[in-house]
Amino acid sequence: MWQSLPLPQSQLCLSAVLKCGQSFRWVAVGSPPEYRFCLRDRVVCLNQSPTTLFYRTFLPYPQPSALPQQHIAEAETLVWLKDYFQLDVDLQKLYAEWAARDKVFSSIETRFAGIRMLRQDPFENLISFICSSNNNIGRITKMVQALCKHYSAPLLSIPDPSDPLVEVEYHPFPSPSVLAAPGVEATLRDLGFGYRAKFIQRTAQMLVDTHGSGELAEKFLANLRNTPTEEARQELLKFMGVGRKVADCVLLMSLDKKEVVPVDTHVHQIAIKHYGLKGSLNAKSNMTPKLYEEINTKLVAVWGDYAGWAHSVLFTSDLKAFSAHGVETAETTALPTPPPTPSPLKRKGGVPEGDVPPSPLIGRAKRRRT
DNA sequence: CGCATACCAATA
DNA sequence: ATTGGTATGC
Repeated sequence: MWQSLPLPQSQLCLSAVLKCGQSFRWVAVGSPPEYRFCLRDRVVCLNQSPTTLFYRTFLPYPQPSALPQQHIAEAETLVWLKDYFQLDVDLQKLYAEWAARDKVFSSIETRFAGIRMLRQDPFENLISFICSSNNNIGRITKMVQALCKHYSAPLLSIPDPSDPLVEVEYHPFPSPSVLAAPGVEATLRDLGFGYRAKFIQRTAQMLVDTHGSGELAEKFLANLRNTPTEEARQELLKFMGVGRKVADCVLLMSLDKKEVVPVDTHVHQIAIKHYGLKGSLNAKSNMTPKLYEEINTKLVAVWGDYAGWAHSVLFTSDLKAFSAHGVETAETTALPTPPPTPSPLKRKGGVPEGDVPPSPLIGRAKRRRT
């Protein structure tokens, strides 16, 4: 049944990595939690102890007498796990390097160990992050799972460990050609996707029209792994619903561009608070292309070659789900205030200095209505 | 390029 | 009113 792989939690923390807004398709069942994920041909189940990662595989149409087949499947799953979690990358070593370069990082590293970048399927990653605009993790998760349930047949069902009489069905992520069908937009709207319904259908259609149906569309995306970052980014920006932020998420999370730092409002706030980036006091300070570049450049300079991976640790530490519940630690109050980045040109208005952050990372400056 | 507005739905 | 943005128009 369960297979094991020696792996300290400092190299991989499942509870953080699978719930921090990289993938939206892992489901946690039972307690202690078991994490399940449906691939094209199987369901992979995971849990972990401080020293070991445990995994098991469910195939459709299990042959009761096919133990050799099961053995082969577990070996294949292990290969997939090493690829998906990028286990060849020594995360402890990276943490040590980031901590040496950055005091902000060193102040949180022990509380947020084992946060690494997944190497996701590019198409799933692309569609999932088209859903992410103006949205939150909880709803994105519901949308992605509704999409799978509606557009791909259940591969198999497995009992819920906390209630073994209940069988849970698992659906793979649908293929581009399925989502390219004309009726998809209307259906997704009914499923609550809002304006993103059109983006998904159009992106899938464009992928199929331009690069062919079947495996070809997905091969095109996968091949962007061998394409230089800027060129790959330009390809992604052609898709409807894909702007700079979504493109950068895909580059980082499924196309091996480990240095890319996606800048969303959270990262923007982190950059202002801890890395000396200018923040407009303007209520609706939009993310302009220029500001995006500025933040991106700064963070790459701080964290180096694996900046995108480091960003994920900081980002996760800033998530409410991981920092809430009033967990305060003593040393979190003494973070260095970075020297403000000299702004060569104008500044819009005076930026008052009276802002004292209650806690270094958690909580951003909220505007209060008058 | 910078800025404004619409877009769906849930509310951390 | 706000939210892990993007498309469109000026």
